[in-house]
Amino acid sequence: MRQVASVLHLDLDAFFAAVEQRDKPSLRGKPVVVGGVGGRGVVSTASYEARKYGVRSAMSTREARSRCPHAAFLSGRFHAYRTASERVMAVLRETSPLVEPLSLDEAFVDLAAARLDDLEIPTVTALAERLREQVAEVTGGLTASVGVGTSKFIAKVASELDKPDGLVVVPPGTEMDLLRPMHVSVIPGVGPATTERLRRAGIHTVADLESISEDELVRLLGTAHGHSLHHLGHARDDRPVVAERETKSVSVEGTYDTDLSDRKLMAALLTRQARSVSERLRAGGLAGRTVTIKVRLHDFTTLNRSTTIGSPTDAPTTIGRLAVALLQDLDTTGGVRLLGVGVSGLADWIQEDLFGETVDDEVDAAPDLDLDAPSTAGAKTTTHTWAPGMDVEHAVMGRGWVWGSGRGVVTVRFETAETEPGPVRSYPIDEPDLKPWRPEPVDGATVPDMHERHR
DNA sequence: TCTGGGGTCCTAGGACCC
DNA sequence: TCTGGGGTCCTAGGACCC
Repeated sequence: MRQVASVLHLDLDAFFAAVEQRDKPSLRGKPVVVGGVGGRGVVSTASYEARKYGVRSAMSTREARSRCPHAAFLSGRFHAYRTASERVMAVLRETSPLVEPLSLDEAFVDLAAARLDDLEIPTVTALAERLREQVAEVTGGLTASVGVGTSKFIAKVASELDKPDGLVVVPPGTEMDLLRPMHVSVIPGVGPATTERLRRAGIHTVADLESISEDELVRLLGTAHGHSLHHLGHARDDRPVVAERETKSVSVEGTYDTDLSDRKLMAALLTRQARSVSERLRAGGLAGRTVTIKVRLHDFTTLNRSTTIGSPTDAPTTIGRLAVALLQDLDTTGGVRLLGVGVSGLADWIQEDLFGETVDDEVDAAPDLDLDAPSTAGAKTTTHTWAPGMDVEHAVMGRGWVWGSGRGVVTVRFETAETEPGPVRSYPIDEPDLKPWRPEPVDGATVPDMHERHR
C-alpha cells in the first residue's frame, strides 16, 4: 500500500450497450441488452435504462426478456468494442506507460510511472478528469467511471462508488473508513461461496473481517485465500500494476440450445473447436503440451479431462484427436449442453526435429464423419441453413419435422416412413454467421412461409 | 428448457524421484 | 518386517473475475 493515491482504475460504463447506443441513435435513451440471444444465452451488458427493470449481467437472456420485453436484444459487435477499447487504452498509455487492461472495458493505470509534478490529491484529480474527457473524445462520447487510491483494491472500489460517469479519489489514510461499513463481497476474491462461509461465521462487513485473526481466517478459508483476505480486509494491498501478462491457456467452448446425445456429433464439434484453438495458438505464436476437454452435462455438472504430451503442439489434428480420445472415456448419457477444448502448458516455441518438421505425437485417428450426408434408414432428409441469432424457440415447424439451431448446430427431426417422428439428430454447420436463412423443402414436405413462422 | 465464454488461481491426491 | 521427507509433475475440481 502506497503513501500516495497513485493507482487509477478506469471502467467504461455499460460498455457494450453504450457502443450500440452511440452507433444507433434510435437506441439512445432506451433499454439495450447485449449478450447471448439463443435459448441459453446470458446478458453481457445491460444499458442503464434496462437496469431499471432489473436486468443484470450474467442473468439469463430469457429472464431479461421477461423483465424487460421491450428492450433491444443484441448479440454484440466485438470488432466495434475492440476498436473503442484500443482507443481508450491508447489514451491511458499516453498518461502512463504502466497500464494493465483487465478486459475490454477496464484498466489500471500506475500514476507513479506517469510524468507528473506530484501525486497530491488535486494533481491526480485533475489528471483523472482530463482522462475522462479524453475518453469521451476518442470514443465519440462514451463515459467512464474512475477511481483513484493507494492500491488496486481501493482504486477499484472507488470507481464503483459514483457510477456511471463518476470520479472518486480516496485520500491516503481514509481507506478503512470507506471500507468498514461495506459488505465483504466488495473484496476481490470474495464470491458467493466465500460470502456464505463468512456469513456462517458471522462475518458480514469489512469491519467484521477486520476484527478476526489471520489464523482464524486461514482456518476458515485455507492458506492462500485466508492470508489474502486478511490483508485486503485491512486495506493492505501491494499488488503491482503489471502491463504485460503472458497467456497461460487458450480455449474454445460452446453451449448448445438443445442437449447433444450423438457421440459422433460431439466428436465432430470437438474437432472443429480444436481447429479454432489451433488457429488462435498460431496467431499468437504459441503451442502447448496439455489438451483439456470440458463437458457440461444436462444437469450442469461439469467434467474436465486432460492429457499431457511430451512436446508442445499447435496442430489442429493433434489437438482434435486428443480431445476426441478424452471424450471416449466419458459417460454422456442424459445429454451434453456444453463442449469445450483448451490447450495449456504453453511455450512460445515448438520443438522441431532434425528435418525441420514439427514433432507431432502419434494419436489414434478420429472417426470420419460426413456431416453433409446424414443417412437414417427410411428417413427423408433436407438441407437447411442457420440464421444468426436463431434459437430453438424460433425452430421451424415443418410438416412432421422440426429443425432448430444452437450456436453453429442445426437439429433435425427426420420424418420416417411410419407416423412416429424420427430421431432427433444434430449437425454442425461451418461459419454459421455467414449463412443466410433459406430453408429448402424436400419432396412431399411443406415448409411454411418464413413470415408465418415468426408470428 | 434457469445458469455464456474466456480466462486465472488454488487445492488435493497420487506418481515418481532422490 | 517398517517406514523418512522434500520436490515436482500431473490430473480433476472448484471459486472467482470480467
